[in-house]
Amino acid sequence: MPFNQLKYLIFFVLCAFQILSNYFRKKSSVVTFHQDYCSFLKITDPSNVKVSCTVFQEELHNHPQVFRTGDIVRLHRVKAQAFRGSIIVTTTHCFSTVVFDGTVGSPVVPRTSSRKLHFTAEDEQTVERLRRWALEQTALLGAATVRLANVEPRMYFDFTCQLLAKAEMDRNCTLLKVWDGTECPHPLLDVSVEPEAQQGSMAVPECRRNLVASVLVYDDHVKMTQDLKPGTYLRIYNLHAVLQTTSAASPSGKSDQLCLHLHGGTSYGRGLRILPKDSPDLQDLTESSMNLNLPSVNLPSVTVASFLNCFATRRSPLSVSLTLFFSSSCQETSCGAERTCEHALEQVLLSSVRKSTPPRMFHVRAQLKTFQPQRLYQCLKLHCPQCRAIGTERPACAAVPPRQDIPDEEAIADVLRRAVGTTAFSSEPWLLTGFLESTEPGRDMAVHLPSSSHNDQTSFIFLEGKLTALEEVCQISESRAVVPVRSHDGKMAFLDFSVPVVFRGSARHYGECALTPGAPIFLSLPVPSHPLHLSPPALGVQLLQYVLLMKLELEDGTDSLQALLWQDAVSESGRSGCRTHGARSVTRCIRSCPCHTEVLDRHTGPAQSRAPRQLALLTVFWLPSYGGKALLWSSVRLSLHFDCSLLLQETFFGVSAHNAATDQQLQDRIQGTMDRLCPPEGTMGNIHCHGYNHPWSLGLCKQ
DNA sequence: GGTTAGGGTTAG
Repeated sequence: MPFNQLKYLIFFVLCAFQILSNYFRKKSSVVTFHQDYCSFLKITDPSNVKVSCTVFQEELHNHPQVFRTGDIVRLHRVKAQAFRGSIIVTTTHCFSTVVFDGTVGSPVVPRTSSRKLHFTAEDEQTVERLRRWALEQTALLGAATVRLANVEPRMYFDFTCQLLAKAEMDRNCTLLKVWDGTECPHPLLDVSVEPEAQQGSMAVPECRRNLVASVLVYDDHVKMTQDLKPGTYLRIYNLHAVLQTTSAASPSGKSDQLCLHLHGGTSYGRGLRILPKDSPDLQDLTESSMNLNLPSVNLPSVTVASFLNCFATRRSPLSVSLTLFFSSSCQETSCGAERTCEHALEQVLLSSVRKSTPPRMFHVRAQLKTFQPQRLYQCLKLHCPQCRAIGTERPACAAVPPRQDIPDEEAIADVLRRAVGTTAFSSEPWLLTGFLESTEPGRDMAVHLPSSSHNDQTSFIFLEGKLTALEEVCQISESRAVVPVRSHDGKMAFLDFSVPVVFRGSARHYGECALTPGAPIFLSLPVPSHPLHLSPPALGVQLLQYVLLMKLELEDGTDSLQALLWQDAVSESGRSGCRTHGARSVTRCIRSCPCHTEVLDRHTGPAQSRAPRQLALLTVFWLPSYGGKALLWSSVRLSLHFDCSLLLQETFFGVSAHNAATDQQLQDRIQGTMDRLCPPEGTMGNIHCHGYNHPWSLGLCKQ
């Protein structure tokens, strides 16, 4: 009910939705005289009336879990009353509340402590409607996001960050060490405390000091910090950037450094709140961590941090936690990214893994010693979802010729250049045939439009004859998918399966068909009556999937394992089974795979031996060996493979094989990640056997 | 049956 219809009577607003406005920022909860916590909201709705709302609740978790202006809140059991000439809303007995993110397109996930949540499809539509309405309400935009990278002295701001460590300075002050994945342009004060007073690790490499901010929390907010654990995501409201002059070593003998203060009191909503790990507000933080380019030089005694690409996406239902990990317990100072999961898995040494009886699932922490191949394009393989062969591998039972690996541009161009044939198919029902003159003298080609393509811009065109240069094929494919063909006994056949069967802009689709070796593969022209359903399978060819394949060598001082990273080669059923039922289902997934192969040895090339620099926290499935060599399917997990097998749950650096095949930037990202994980030029420090001091994150449970 | 608080930056 719109608030302008409220009367000066006590009544209950049930299942009413309102949106917070920034006329009043949400104040942090404060303890009242009667020992309830009290919080304040200013709420509005499409009536544009702004109403103050006061919430009294004994338990903090029963207050509205509001994270920012624009959140949508549903209030149960509140009353309206007059105060200083205005209507305000306060809680009554059995008050409860539900809060939703106010962003259009974000999941409608209720935030409530109420055990009984009644939420209908109509309610969800209401949330969506209010989100759309809020788009045009400037009052609901909230404050601009401030990152550590754009903090200026003396400013007050709301800050989203992750807690690395904390220490109690005195009864009325707690020190928090936090980061948000960006570097502050101003020198940050590094508040030091006695080791026994701190929780979490706070040793920060000199070179990374501006990644980590010291936050001093005072007075009434200290209580909120008491149960905080390192790794927790926080939003701190009305944080004050204070410039402090210190006598730190500098050419002038003094320097100004920034320290962040959360002063006492609740003005301007001052306070702090824990953010859930799946909060969409953490997207910037995780993306920033991905983009950190940490130096690997000029740090003779420092293990360089490596921040793997984070696999969390804004809309992912999977919880991903990113933890900056600072270690002070080792001789060298280190930092790295550790991602954690919800699994209460035992972390064990590799030797223990190999002695255990599969199938089991563990956490292990191991060094990356080598990886192969060296170049990303060598990781990209073709996989047949039908026969499940990968790369040039062929099932023993299939009488098909060996497949070439993904050719480079020059090889594709060469095949196209050598293509010859007639320039007309009398037997095919073309809608239209035209001829193009190539920029290369003496070469021209026929362009055929199938009869099914009438008025259908999504259908293929067929190029045939003396094909022109690859660049020109690509140019044509920008507007419509292109299938290069040749004529064979009056029928239309694919050119050669060593080149893509379909060019579609930057995307290229390879294909194959399990027929007699050497036999021409004829195309099936699409049925004219179904032009809109034209797709590559309609051509009568099995399209291949791109997959990423990489071999790693892991060790932790107790044992070593060779591991195969494999991505994008699982059926939907297999994937869901793996995801929901853990190791046993994973085993079933693997057993459903007919591959018995040594694909690694043949297709990944010589290992790149690099100085082991980093350690991986891996979530692994320890599985029985499968035919001596096991390949594990998964589109979302890594697969490890040796005489016994391990399965990691992971994406391949967050990049799909299909996208990697067409996006140079994504390829560079993977390459850059591998270079940072295992720098070729660096020397390593004293990495400890058990690896607890130098984590980087490769594996992650995502269930 | 339903109080409490009820805006407006610390000053460390």
